[in-house]
Amino acid sequence: MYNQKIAELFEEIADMLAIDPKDRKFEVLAYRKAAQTIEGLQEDLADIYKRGGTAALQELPGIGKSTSEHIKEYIETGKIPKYEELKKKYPIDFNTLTKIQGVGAKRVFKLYQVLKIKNIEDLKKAVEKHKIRNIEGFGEKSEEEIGKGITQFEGSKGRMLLGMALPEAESIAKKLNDSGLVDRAVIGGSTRRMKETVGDLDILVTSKKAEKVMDFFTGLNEVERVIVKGPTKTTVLLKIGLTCDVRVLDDKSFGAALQYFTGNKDHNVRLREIAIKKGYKLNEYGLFDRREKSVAGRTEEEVYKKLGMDLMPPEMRENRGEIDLAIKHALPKLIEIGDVKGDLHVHTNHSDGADSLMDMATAAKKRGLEYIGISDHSKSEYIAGGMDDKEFAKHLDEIEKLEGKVSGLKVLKSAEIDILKDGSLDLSNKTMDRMDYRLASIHTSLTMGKEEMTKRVIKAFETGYVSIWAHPTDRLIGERSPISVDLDKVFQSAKDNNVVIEIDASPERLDLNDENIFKARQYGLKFSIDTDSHATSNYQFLRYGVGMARRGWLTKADVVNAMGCDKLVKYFKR
DNA sequence: GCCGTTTTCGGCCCGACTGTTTTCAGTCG
Repeated sequence: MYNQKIAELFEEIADMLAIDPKDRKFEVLAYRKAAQTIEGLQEDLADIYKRGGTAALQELPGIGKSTSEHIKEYIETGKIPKYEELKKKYPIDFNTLTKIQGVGAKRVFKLYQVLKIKNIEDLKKAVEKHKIRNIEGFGEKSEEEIGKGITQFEGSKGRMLLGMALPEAESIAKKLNDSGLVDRAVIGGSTRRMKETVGDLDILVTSKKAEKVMDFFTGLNEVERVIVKGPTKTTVLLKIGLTCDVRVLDDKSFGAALQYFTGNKDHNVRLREIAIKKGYKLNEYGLFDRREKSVAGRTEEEVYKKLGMDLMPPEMRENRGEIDLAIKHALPKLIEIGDVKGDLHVHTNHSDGADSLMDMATAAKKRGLEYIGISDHSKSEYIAGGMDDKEFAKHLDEIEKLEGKVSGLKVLKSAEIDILKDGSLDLSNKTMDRMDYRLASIHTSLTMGKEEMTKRVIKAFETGYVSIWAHPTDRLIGERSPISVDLDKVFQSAKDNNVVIEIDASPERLDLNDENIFKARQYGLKFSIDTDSHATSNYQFLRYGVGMARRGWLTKADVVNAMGCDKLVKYFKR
């Protein structure tokens, strides 16, 4: 996978060009944009290049003649001459140094010019020896801030799982709401878009007591230290390692600000361009006409409406085509958490779950579910207490005995069956025949080559016993890469064999992810949003799975566990 | 360097905060 490396190289080219005294800021911008596109890409650049050459690369947004040529150079030779040329002039570790809060390309260069600082180690020493403060344009404060920035950088693990970030944001927003100082405090940013990982938290507040709100916020016990503090914008570093922004706004700007701090960058840029074409100016304070008169801003809906669009859910605001649909009034009606009637991936202490069958059933009922499917592990997962055919016979008996014990809740018989290395399934047909439906997933030989892995999965589908492909790519966010598999071929096979694709809602998986849901949807596949619960408390993960489904534009009709239980059981019998 | 239902040339989103400044550049989102 070249993507990450090439994105870094482009980012560094941008940094080096930014130093140039000649005004090349748009060239810089272009390289940053290209880097951003590549970073967000699911498909390997090498695959795209192999498929369609530089022409295919140029179809990517922000990738043009030069940048596609650079990608080609890197794939074929491992080097980009333009980068090497610049690097000779500036032998500095821009990528790391610019990650330090308050340090950008120009300051990096200044530090190099004056003190020959090339990397974070050099910078650390210079801070300790108080050498930074004497540089023109820096001072004591900057030196101190850079020192703190280094500590923060070394301690940070980058982006955080949504499953950790969202509860933290909710807790802070609640404290603000309960403070008596604000009219309202709401969460914005990538957290509101339900992105799988979050880089920082954004909280928007309307209040007439801005200064007091900021004092209250910076005094919260979640706060490690204050980074910037002003009357309308304050940024702190939280103890959990994320930064958190609070913006205080006037009520008449609230919608515009919420819009601004929710859409991703591309979505917002596109919106502003549309505003300009219509003779408006859009910023976080509102939509303004040529005489600077506000024409919208109180609600998000009125901002979008004035721009000729329907209001779209936050999860869609990624500039992936939603703006065109909103203009055509053709936005899909996305699935909501209340639409999900059952959970088809639930473990108990019969394999590696923490809680009993009865506890899992009772807790599900309490959460308002109409049914659950018990899907404990098969024998190959011996570490996870996986059961063999004999043990499954007993286990399935016990599930049957549960019938009617928890009123209003159906408990379905299933299993999470290993797809073995050769593509066969880990239980006998006789055992599987007793089940209402079957999950299949891969837990071993995860590093198998793409071709072999693709065959393995398709062979499993062709047994006719796979109802749901569980946590399809087996990734663990930030820890384990997805398996290498040809998703186009596998999705086609899933379609041919009536296999439902799972969206595993556990925060470290979120698998399939949004982009692959997009792809799978194009094959007309159905999805199942499951929590993969290993304890009663895990049912709460459902909202992350629904978030992912919404980011993939799924509607109620795309999701099998939005069906009632009887209909679902019939669906799987087909 | 990229891009095009105003354009293949001439634009390119916009504002807050900070520190080191005598009016603003750098950084960030």
